Amino acid sequence: MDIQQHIQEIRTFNRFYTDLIGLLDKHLLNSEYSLAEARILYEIFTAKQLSASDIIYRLSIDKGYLSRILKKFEKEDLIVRKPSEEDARVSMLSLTDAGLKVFFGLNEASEKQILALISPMSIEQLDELVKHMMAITGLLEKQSR
Amino acid sequence: MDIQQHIQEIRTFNRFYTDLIGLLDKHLLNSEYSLAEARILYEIFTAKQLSASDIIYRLSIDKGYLSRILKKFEKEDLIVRKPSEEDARVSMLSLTDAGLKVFFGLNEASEKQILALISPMSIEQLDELVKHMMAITGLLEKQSR
DNA sequence: CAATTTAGTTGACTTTGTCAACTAAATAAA
DNA sequence: TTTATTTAGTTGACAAAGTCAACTAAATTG
Repeated sequence: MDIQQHIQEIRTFNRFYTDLIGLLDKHLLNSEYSLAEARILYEIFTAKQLSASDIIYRLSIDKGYLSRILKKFEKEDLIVRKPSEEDARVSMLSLTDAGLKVFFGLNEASEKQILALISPMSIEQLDELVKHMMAITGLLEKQSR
Repeated sequence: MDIQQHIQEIRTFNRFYTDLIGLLDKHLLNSEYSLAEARILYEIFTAKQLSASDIIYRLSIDKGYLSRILKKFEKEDLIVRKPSEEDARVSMLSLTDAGLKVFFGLNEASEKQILALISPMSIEQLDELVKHMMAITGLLEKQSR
């Protein structure tokens, strides 16, 4: 089976991921956070130390928009900013306990959605799905550098 | 390997699909269509016969918003509406040749993004990925009924 | 045929996201 | 060292995306 044949089949993947987006959209509708906000919390959670510029680079988000979201997060005590030691213009971001709680809540909810999606699958199918998801995840990490 | 263990690992999936959304977002930025519009075109393309209500049901989209998008599509000659024979209140939607062209253009562009994402994988990995994507796609079809 | 439901449209609105002008600190060049 | 340039982040004004509720017109129920 060669690459060209795969290209044809990969069309179904297209359908799959737009459906996923629908799911995620729907679940975030019931929360008080937008997709952008959830992704920003994710970035702050996973990085030990990161600045607003890092988020702009990773998520391709407008800096004005990000600035306002971070301001809101700060007001809600979800994050704290600590001036960078190397560069006084830069603030390093981290989640507070409240921020962690919100992040885990969002994550748990979207995991529930995903579980509902995959729970009818067999153990064998799940095994392989997880394996390949992890492969692609690693791949994305590589590409973002 | 039992379900509980999988749940833990499925967290990586979370990351994977938010990254995909980021990719898709970015690629649609360069097109003149929004994600919602691309999804609507997809629905009209795949169904032989469908009404606005069908789209509302499938995509959980606001009917006022849909109404305006369909009006725009009609003005751009991407779709045609034909009154349903059973129910004169209902319009059946289909893509024009121009609509097909736009749809294929959007689809091709997003396929390119996906290919860039998966092309570093081996043939064996691709084989299994495609297999499981198709499994999940079938699953989504089932759930939407 | 009157009352109620359903499909779709429209106006007014909120939320989400962008752009460009700005401030303040850092770095580079003289 | 002091002037010029770059970089991080904020803000105001705006555009795009999406929602809500009131409405029209046709269909269905009783």
